[in-house]
Amino acid sequence: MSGRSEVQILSPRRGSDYGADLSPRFLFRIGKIMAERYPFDQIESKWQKYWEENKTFKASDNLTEKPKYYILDMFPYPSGAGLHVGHPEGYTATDIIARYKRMRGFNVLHPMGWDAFGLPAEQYAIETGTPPAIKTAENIATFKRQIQSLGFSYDWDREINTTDEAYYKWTQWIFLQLYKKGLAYEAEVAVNWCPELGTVLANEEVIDGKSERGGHPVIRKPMRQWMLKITAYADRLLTDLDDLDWSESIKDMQRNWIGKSEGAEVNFPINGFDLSLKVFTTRPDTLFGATYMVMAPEHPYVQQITNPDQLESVEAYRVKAERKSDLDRTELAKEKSGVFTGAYAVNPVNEELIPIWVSDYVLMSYGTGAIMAVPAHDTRDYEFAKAFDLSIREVVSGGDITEEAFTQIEAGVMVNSATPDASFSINGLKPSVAIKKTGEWLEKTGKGKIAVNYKLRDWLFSRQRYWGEPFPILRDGDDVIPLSDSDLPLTLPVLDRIKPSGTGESPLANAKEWLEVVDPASGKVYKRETNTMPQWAGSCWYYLRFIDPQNNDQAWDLEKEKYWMPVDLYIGGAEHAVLHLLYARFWHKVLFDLGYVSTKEPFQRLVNQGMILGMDGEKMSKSRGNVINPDEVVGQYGADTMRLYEMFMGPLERSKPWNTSGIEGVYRFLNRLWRYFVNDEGGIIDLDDAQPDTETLTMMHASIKKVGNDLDALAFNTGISQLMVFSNHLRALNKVPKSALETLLMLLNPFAPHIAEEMWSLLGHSDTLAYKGWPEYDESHLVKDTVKLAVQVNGRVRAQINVEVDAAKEAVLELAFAQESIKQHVQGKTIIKEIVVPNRIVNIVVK
RNA sequence: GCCAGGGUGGCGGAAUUGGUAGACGCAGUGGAUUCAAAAUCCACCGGUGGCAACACUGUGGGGGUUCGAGUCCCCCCCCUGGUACCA
Repeated sequence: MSGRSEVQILSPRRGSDYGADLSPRFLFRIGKIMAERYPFDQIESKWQKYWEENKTFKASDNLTEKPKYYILDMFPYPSGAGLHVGHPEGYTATDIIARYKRMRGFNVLHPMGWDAFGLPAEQYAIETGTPPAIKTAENIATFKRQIQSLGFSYDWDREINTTDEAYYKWTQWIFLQLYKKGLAYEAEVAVNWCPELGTVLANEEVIDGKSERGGHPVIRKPMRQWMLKITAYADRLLTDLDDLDWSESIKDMQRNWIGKSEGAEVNFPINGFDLSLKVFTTRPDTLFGATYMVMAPEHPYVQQITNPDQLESVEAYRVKAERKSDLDRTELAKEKSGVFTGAYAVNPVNEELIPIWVSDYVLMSYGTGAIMAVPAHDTRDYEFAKAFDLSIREVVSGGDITEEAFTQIEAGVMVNSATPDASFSINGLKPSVAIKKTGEWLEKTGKGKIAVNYKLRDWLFSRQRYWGEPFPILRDGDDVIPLSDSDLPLTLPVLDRIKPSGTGESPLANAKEWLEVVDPASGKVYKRETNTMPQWAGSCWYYLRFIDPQNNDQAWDLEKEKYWMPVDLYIGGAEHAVLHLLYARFWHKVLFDLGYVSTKEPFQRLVNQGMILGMDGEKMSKSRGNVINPDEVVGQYGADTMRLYEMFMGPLERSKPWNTSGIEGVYRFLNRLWRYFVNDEGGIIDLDDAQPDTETLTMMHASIKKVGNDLDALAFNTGISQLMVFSNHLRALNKVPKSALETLLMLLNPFAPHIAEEMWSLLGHSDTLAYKGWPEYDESHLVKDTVKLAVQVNGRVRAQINVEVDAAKEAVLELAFAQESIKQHVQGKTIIKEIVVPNRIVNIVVK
């Protein structure tokens, strides 16, 4: 970069607002403006090129030299819309920490990649004929260009892409591990079938009975699906949360999702059949209050036990329930529906015969698919009993069951709860105690047992799509034959045209040659799976591939894994708080059990960045027209300003609105810095080589301390504020000490690395700031000689005094009472108390 | 309904965790500079009263603890995110 004069010719402003006016007057104006703006575009491209050419940010594979720090972003799905200002928020935060940790002497792993399988590219292919691979590559190129324009310090040699064969080879390999461990199985599942999209959707992709994408209607249809047995890990996924450094709210979301509840399983013999209806309840204490039972419409016993004269109405109800989409279920949720089977069950505690009903308020997918109904102490049962005039019996006193169900566990006392022979009674107990006692009794008598249930369901792991990882299996009729490792990867066939099969199978059903595999020895024909894996698959383990991205022999090297794992800091959007993080944790635990990874959890510290809202305070969306384009911001203000502003807006984890004049503020800060310290010849102004004055020294060391502490706490906004305070202080000096300016640049470097590097080099340094040691602060410079104390009278500040640090109470009070304003407020009053908090405050209480 | 987080100037947000509320920035006002505007620089900037020193008041609302509360306790209101017939 040459001198300032050249800088003035090349305007950083894209001059569109000036039109074609080239009058002398206009040129004069341009000249003035340019003199006032620092040449960020030249500086930024210069340093980005420098970092790239020197591979400045390459993570070292020397696994012993330095302590490691693994800092990870949630890698993006490269959509056609390009980067959104929300993306760089998290990326900037991680980049600042990555740069900070490098300066702190860590070997930093900070990689980026692409979660590139997914429905949009496939839909685009169906609409336009463009192969998903082509469209995906284009999108990635755009994302990469945009991300690189912000000067992030990724180690690009480790870039990965989930749609690369070399990558998904190992995704398939992990699937085989799961399969071999018995954690992958096939099942006929009533799934969310969307005729419009020609695919089955996961629950999380269905919103109010419509597809999340496109809003098409969704109905339920049974299909053969791959499932992963995540429920086998439910308990570990729950308990291992405790040791993680994640926000409580995210941990709670996961806990709720796993939904562990403790209670009992109870068997109710069915009258006249050699069957018993098993139910799960969290309130075994209320067994004596069970006045009827309910089975889910899909319950296997329904047809068997239904009385012949009820058969017609039960069957009609069952069919109706089956057809109901989720939307219908929600809509009808307000009113309970159901039908009597004509059959009765025997309540094991009192031998009473109670009617068995069928209703869709009981779900087949939770517990046993049947419940004992205790209308007096369960709101749902209460509503149902009221609707169908079933009896309601109080077994916990303390509420008014003529009004509503009484559901409290700590209040209330058990009543009407003893077996006819009086051998078992819980009368008089608190429900919480009765729950335990009943559980023990059920175990002892064999009428039931203590049990635990989870809300978490097994993971529906197949999609009827082309653009996903093919399953590495062959099919021989109903038999499943896994491919051997040497047959991996099983690559996607290249299709001339991707179109729905129409049968509900994926477009792969159209690829006849790919689909059928002939065994050359026997001539036997096997078929491939037409389902592909969901998008979650690739993102479940990408953090492991970053450790060893080019390895062709194994998914990752075990030694490297031991060194780099766990991820020390993982930052991403809260939308992945549950599913992605739960699925990835599940795979990680499986890999841990198999000995492929050394930690039981993958992500030690997790932070969710808040959303960046539009200027109107609303969520950014095309329809609202409030979307901010990062390219425009970078073009107009530069990457350093963009980075700084995104961090200055407010705490990382909170949602906050974008504000264009706010960005002007940080832009002015960088401009002032440049303008003040860089002279007209493009060099640094004359600096003072002498030791800074006391005040400057204090400011300098206080800044080192505060910025460092704030970075450790991810409190970027207050760190930047301190940089502004420090720089304002330096600008007010007659002569700026060189050491102070150097310190400022080092502190600024993680936040605004381009301008920091440029000014650092203008100071005559030939090294990069990237590995410059982070400055150390000296506590002795932070200790002041005197301190300003507020003097309060009755809690109101009436004066301020300067005293020596740790001054004696007597001396402080003497000075305080000497103040005119204090005398005034104390005069003629009785002093009740004199409080002196050393170096903090004085409070005189009078009456 | 349930779970979690949050309500501080005109705006984004600070506040050493009980010790001078409003750091830093934006917007605004006044001044310098300019033929003029923009940019830049300086000053002011919660509200009410006062020429002023200053006084009163003020962190969603109401109570409480304390010499002292944005911060701790109790009750209530509002906003955001998650979840929803999970027995």
